[in-house]
Amino acid sequence: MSKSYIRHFNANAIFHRIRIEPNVSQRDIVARTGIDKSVVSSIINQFSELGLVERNPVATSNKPGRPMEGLTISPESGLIVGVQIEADTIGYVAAALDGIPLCSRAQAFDGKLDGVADLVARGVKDIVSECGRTGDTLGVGISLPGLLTDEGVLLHAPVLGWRGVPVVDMFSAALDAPVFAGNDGKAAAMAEYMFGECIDIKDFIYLFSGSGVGGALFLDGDIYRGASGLAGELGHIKVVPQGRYCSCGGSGCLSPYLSEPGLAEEIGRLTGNRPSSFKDIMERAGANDEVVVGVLDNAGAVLGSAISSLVNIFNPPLVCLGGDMASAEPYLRPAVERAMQRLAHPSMSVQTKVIFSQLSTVSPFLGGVALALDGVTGLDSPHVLP
Amino acid sequence: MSKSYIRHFNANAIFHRIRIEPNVSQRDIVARTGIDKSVVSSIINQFSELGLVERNPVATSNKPGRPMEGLTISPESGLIVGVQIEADTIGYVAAALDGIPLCSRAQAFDGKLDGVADLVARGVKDIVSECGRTGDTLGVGISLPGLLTDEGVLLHAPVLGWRGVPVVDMFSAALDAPVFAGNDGKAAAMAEYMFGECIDIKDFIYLFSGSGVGGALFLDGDIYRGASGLAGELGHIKVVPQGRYCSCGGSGCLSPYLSEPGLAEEIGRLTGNRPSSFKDIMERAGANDEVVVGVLDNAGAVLGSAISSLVNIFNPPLVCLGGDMASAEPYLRPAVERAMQRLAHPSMSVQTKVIFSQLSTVSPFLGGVALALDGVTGLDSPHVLP
DNA sequence: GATATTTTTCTTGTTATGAGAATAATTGAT
DNA sequence: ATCAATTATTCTCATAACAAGAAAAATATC
Repeated sequence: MSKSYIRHFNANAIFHRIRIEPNVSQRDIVARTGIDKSVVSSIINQFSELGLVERNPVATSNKPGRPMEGLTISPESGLIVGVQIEADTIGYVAAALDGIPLCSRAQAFDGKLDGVADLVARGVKDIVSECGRTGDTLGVGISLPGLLTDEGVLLHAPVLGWRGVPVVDMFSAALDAPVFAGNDGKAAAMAEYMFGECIDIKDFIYLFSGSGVGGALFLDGDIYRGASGLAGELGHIKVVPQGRYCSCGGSGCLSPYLSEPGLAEEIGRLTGNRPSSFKDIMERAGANDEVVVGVLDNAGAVLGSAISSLVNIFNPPLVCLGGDMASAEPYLRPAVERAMQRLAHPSMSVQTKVIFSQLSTVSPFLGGVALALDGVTGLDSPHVLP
Repeated sequence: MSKSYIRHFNANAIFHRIRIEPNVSQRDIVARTGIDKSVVSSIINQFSELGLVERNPVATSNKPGRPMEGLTISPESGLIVGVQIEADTIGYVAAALDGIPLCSRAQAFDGKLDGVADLVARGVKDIVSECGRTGDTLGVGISLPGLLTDEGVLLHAPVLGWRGVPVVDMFSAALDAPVFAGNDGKAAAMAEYMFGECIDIKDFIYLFSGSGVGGALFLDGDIYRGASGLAGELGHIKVVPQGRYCSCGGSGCLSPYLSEPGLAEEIGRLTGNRPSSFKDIMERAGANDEVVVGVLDNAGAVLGSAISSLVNIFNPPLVCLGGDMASAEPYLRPAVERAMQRLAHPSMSVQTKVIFSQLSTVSPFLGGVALALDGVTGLDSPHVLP
């Protein structure tokens, strides 16, 4: 383990502390992280010189003594761009260093690998000029629906049909800013940890649904990747023995019961009228379509069973459900809770909160921002934090 | 993160390297761990001065150049004692620093908290004098059937009926050597990593059965403890909806299907002749008692279902089954494999090896040794593995 | 204005890593 | 036998990071 690892680790912890608690003082950072005051002072000075962190005067506290300096992440100091590549769209969001989105948009995408780097480079340039900021683009994070190696090679993205694509190198060549790439589920979990419902929770399980079901295990303050990177692909937990077929080739996975295509398929089978989108499903559920409500209730039961397994294994303080699930909370939650009541270990589940997060609905594409931000303030970027 | 953390981390990594590859050279340690040669040299010197590591001349290699020094863990430098406290017995093993057991024995135990510290102190003294070594006792590791806090307090051990016992302080007061305490399942997993079938495997799932079923998640080279320490209590994964009642108060847990009491109970119910021990069960299975074989096959199916869940969540390279399960491998394995075939994700389970480990049968009580060894080589590491 | 208090920075010391030179120990060629 | 080549380990010195305590800065209260 190298020496600079400590500096980066501490710098990251301090930056995170400021993000989750704006206007915190150095003294409080010391109290909360246990890092020595000299070290905090020195790292804050560095951040301050780089323009990443601002010192704000704080309203008088009526206490004697030198008043604290409120520390905040400078919103003006630079831009982070998040890119999310999906089967049929590419989403862009430009955000300040504190993760607050400035503007976002999506463009149609034919899924072709050829020319995608230039397409994304133009998209990034457009979103940066659109948001009207002059600061540097400090990093671009690219969230991809597939598994990546440590070297930044996308091994396989089923919905795109891509295989063995060296995405980091490819996008780095086309873009001027440092590129960080990652799996979409893991990136979304990171976003929840940085900006969302799981802020500062060191251990949680994240699940999201959309065109598929993904997820991540957030353990000891970091995403667990496992020996082969497949760990945490929670869309393929088996929940129904000999159940529905899944795009992965197996059967009984969580994904075909909870993903938008899976739900639409089932509703279409039962009513002869297949919904065209998740919004469509929600509208029919809102109009009290019994079949749709029933399908969602069943999805909730299956989801609850998957969560129960996870609770019994990890005993996590938090399970966070994002993506389409968040909008469907009213239809899913009762079944989820019924299933957990029945299946989860009582003395464990009592310690677990299950929440539905709106983050990915309200501010989509933040996964990429989280990836880039983690990279920019994190361990693998000695050029940013000297 | 403190500075000395790096030194401890590196020291531990180097010691582990020497343990798993005796007669390794400094040069190879550098190559395998990435630690700088100066650092390796300095840490080896420290170990050498402490007498923990020996430098051995190595047979000539017919190559030019200064010959390497073979490094081994000194077997003479000190003793480690492992203690395993169970419902009705206390087991002791004395081992050299390399983890090789010198002698072991077990004594009957009434489970009473009162006077147990003195009892264990005598037991440790006896096993040390019995093994005939003069070296210092460098550490005593105590493996307990319950959950511990970071401060070394045993929160609750159902089979002993103990609650809120400050075990580290209690045993430290009675013993002369440094005391390390930990959960039995996690300690056993650590032993598999240090001396057993999982040696140097950075990610594996460990399960063992005996009077109960325990386990551990070994992730990224360390036991995962989770937010509350309950993570990895794999005996309480739910495997059968509305299934058998478990000592934990719930129902459908893995434990009542796989533990010795659970198996004995079921066999007794079906035959009217309850086996008195696991050995008894094995003998009847060996004599082709169809009921017993059937009960074991069912246990294997349930176990296979639990393993399938774990495989789909972690995609681990290895799942290790220890304790009574190891002896029952012939009766369990077919059902485990059938269940996994049916339930586990094919592209994941193909990467997972399921093995039965004899370690805890052949050399019992090594869990405590692993606890102590981990503590002794990580200089001022905490004395608890919750 | 003096004093107490609180927050942050500076000074100084210690320890660790890391790059490269130096040393040590051997083989093989001359 | 001696020397060159080779390989393994140790030493030297520079740099980086943390850590403890003194000092400085900024404010409230008396």
